[in-house]
Amino acid sequence: MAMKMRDIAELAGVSIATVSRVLNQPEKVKAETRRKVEKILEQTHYVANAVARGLVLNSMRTIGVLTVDVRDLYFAEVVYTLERLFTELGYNVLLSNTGGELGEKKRYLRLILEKQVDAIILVGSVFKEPTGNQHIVEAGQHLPVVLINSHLAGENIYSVLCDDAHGVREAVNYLVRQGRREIYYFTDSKSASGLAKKKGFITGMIENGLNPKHILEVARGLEGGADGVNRLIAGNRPFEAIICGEDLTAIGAMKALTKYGYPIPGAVAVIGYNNSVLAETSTPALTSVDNMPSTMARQAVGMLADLFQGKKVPRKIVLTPSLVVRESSG
Amino acid sequence: MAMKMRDIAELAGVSIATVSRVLNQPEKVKAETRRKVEKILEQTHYVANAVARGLVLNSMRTIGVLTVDVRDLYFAEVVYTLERLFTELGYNVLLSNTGGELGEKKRYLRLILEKQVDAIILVGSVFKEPTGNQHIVEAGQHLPVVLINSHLAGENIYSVLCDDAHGVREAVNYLVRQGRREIYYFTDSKSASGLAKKKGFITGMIENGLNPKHILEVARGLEGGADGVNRLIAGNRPFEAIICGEDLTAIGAMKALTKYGYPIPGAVAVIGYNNSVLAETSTPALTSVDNMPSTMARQAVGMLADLFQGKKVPRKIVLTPSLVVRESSG
DNA sequence: ATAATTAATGTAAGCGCTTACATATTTACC
DNA sequence: GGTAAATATGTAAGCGCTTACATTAATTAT
Repeated sequence: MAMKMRDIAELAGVSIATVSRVLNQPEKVKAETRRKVEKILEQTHYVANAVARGLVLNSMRTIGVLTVDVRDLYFAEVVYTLERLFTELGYNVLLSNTGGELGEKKRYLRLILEKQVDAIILVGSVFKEPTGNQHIVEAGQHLPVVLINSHLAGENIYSVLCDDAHGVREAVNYLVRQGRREIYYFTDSKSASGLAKKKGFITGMIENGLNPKHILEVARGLEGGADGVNRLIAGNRPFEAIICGEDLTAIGAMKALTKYGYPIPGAVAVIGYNNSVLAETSTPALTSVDNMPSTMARQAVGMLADLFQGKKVPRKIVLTPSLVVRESSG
Repeated sequence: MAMKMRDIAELAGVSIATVSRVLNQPEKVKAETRRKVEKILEQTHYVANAVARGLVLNSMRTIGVLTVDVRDLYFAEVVYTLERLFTELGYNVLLSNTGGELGEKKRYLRLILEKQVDAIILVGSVFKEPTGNQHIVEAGQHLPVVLINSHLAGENIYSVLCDDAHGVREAVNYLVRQGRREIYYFTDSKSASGLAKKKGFITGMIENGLNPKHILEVARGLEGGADGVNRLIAGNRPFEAIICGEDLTAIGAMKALTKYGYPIPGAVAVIGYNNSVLAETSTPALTSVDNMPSTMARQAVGMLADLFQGKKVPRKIVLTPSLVVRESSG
């Protein structure tokens, strides 16, 4: 049923090579012949076999994208942009959600490598322990690897980063300018970028002569934020502002604060991270650090496009995040 | 650099067929030989070439997933679940965001068909005009197509649906039980499921002897919700409840209502659709219809798994959504 | 008109793998 | 020990395509 090039060639009364040329280098075929072949192509609804083609050309024009979880708004934005831009370049995206576990991650990576992708993009799935990333370095020996929001040394490994430390530090500075001094940071610092943010907080606090120990490790999600607030209150500590490593945590914190009757931002300012749609929809609307997921994706695609053309490409691109001020602070 | 089977065979002193057997049907190889080959496989970091394999076996073990926009929380949940389940079955997912335009959609579909995927899943990207879907029907002539949240007649085309009409109707009934009569529906009915929801609203209102004309066409997003509220107020119409076709619209409506001083749910109840994380994070938390994205994905995967095994599969599976009550109503 | 170019098409090898079939080796049994 | 059956391995074809090279047709120059 499915037509192959051989069939087209026979129907058109030409050789298989001519059909291939009509498809790939039409200018090399006499106009008359070309039209004849194109007609048959149309009539038979011919669909090229990219697998056979890929085998010959040693490229499937496919990019492997590994992300922790597309349901995360931040990752979704990155994946979306990657896919759009690659499609424009004629590449498809092979998507995998790696989740957190190393074993799975290795298995997925392998599955994707076997599919002969032209490059791999890892969206925030690098472990903070360097030993956990051996498989990524190995992948770099086969093809270009671009890390979004993490960094790793290795041949063929490139990174697009957001200066998360700077983002949180700016948030601290902003709050200090408002005269707030009892600033706390809620974090789940399991990831590499989680660590960077925490460091940014510490730096910012020290620079302003404030207590850099104002850090609470909390779980992810709404519960984590609520938990942090509960602990602050239970610990009887005075607090005027809370910065969270994620918008969702910040919203959980706001909900708890509201429940206990703390006016926001009157008594407590709250700042989130990622500037996701949640920051717009929450009440009060959440001030948040924008770490530019779509810009990062754009950079990553640009890097690979250059690389595919044999151009030199910087090992590392760092973007600077910015604070988007909304109702929850001010 | 990259090892191929031929190299492995030579290093291990066996034929290429034996290497292939070690990889695919190890029980057919003598233990001693197998170990010898496996050792070389290990040492050389051999990575199989799934493209060559795919060419022979006529299957790339890949599923094409076309979605309108992964950034939409609902679609993200579907895509996430699809990917997880297919990975478990040893399939990879080729992702494409089709956006709204027909031309692009056709192009993407073709690109994916060429890549010889084993099946295609369309997540909410069917047009409500039947003529716009010819390319999907054609795809069905090549491989199984599963539609999530839309329906289309055609060979090899299967659907997993949520009874959206029922979902909205139940929302109406719920509000009526609370004694609310001036119920409005905010919709952007461009999609097939958008239409279904609107019909559900009309049915529900008629069944309860209420005015089924209480429908406002609004844009998507927060603005649409605000716009709807503005129009209700400007039109001087009494209203006690608003149902929206999307959570985001509902939140926009709530924000506007709050701004104008309408207590929620005291004066006005608000109900959203999709039961996304937004419904949990908003203030007040939003009552919303859960249309079970992950269950739908699970059904779709199940269908295809059965199909691949040659089992008979129903043309259409319909799931019943349920109302999740939160603070914004009650 | 004929030779020399240039353009158009065809022939066939090979991309890296799987597997039917042929051949070689081992095991079982008398 | 010899034969038959069972096991293990090898040989080679072919999956659908691209492209270098060979061949043939169409131009151009002389």
